[in-house]
Amino acid sequence: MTAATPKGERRRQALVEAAAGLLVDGGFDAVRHRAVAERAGLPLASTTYYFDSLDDLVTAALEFHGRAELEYGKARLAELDPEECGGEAFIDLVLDLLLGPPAGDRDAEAVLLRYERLVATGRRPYLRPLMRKLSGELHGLLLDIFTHAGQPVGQERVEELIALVDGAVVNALIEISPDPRAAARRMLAKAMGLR
Amino acid sequence: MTAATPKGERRRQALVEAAAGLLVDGGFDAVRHRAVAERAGLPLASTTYYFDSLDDLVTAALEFHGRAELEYGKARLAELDPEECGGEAFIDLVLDLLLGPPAGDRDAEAVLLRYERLVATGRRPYLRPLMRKLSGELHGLLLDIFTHAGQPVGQERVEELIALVDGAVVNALIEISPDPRAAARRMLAKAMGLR
DNA sequence: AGTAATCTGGCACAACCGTACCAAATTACT
DNA sequence: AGTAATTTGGTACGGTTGTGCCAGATTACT
Repeated sequence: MTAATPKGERRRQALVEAAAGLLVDGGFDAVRHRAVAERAGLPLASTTYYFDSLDDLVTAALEFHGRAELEYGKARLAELDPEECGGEAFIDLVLDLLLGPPAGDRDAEAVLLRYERLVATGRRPYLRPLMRKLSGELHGLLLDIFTHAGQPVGQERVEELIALVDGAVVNALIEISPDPRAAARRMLAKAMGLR
Repeated sequence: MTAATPKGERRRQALVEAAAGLLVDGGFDAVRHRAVAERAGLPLASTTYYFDSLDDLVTAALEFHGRAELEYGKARLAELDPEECGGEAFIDLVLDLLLGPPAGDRDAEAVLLRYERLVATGRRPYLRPLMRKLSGELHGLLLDIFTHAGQPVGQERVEELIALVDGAVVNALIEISPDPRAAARRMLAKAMGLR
């Protein structure tokens, strides 16, 4: 169900943002009708009024979050300085696009969410189209960035580097004190011939 | 709680195997007290009698499944013929160790579970020690296998190849008709200089 | 044989969950 | 202004969850 009135649209959006926040803080399982309503300061029934099902709500939250991240990536591309694109800084940029901006001491948690999204897609086929779209746009963005940085690469190479990062992250998650970003950085630096 | 009587030990084991089966069929969320009891043909309360909590039960199931897979890997190593270890067959062997033996039309589902386990570790710190142990043994097994195959590699290279496979799998899960094993095979073949 | 430890299994509880319902309030439209 | 569409929010229902409880059956031990 979509909203038909301005105020209704605002309410709907508040629910989406609340759901996205819960998604970030606690993963998919944290996105429940009651939790979303409470976080948005709205009654429980508003969630079922604006969204046909919980899956609908989850989908909207994921799309909101994904779009925001893509916007972040595009902004980073726009302010890219081709001069300083050879070294560590460039690797950090790629990592920021793939793992999101560093989140300090909550970084492992933030990174985890991203991979929960990926894996959860396996059990939630209804998320696949959206995930495919977001993932495709991210790949394109990375291609652009490599090109802008004077290191043009092919589609295959990008997919290889992404796989390397993703694999490093996933394997880092089982460490006692996981630092997936550092693990990914190590892999990426080696693969790109640095150090 | 551990069993103190032979029959009790058998019952406990039946619960573990039932839980492991549910884990394979439906992922972590499918492992519930009632489901496990029903699958084992035992009353609900037996699950709380032999396991202090659901987490305990899940841990035992994961350990059982992990051990079985490691045994499978060791068997494959034992029957390894160093003569035919250069080509496609060797790649399939490595994939079998990392993704489990091919499961036909249920392969994507089976592979998915393995990565749910990895990612779920992030949200379930109590699984980390076990996962680390299993993962470590798997790494060691792979090192042995590369050595036996006349392609000795270092720890770093193994970790790189594993990351490549894991990343390929994770990214394949969002396809409309996911075939993570094929995607991983492609990556691995390229990285090992085949084709 | 008899006492103690272990095990069994039926049941109940409180806390969630997704979602349906519906009368009242608000807003849009003619 | 008045009718219709939309939105609101309180409530309730049926289901599932983890887990506690406990009288009785079974098993181990002296």
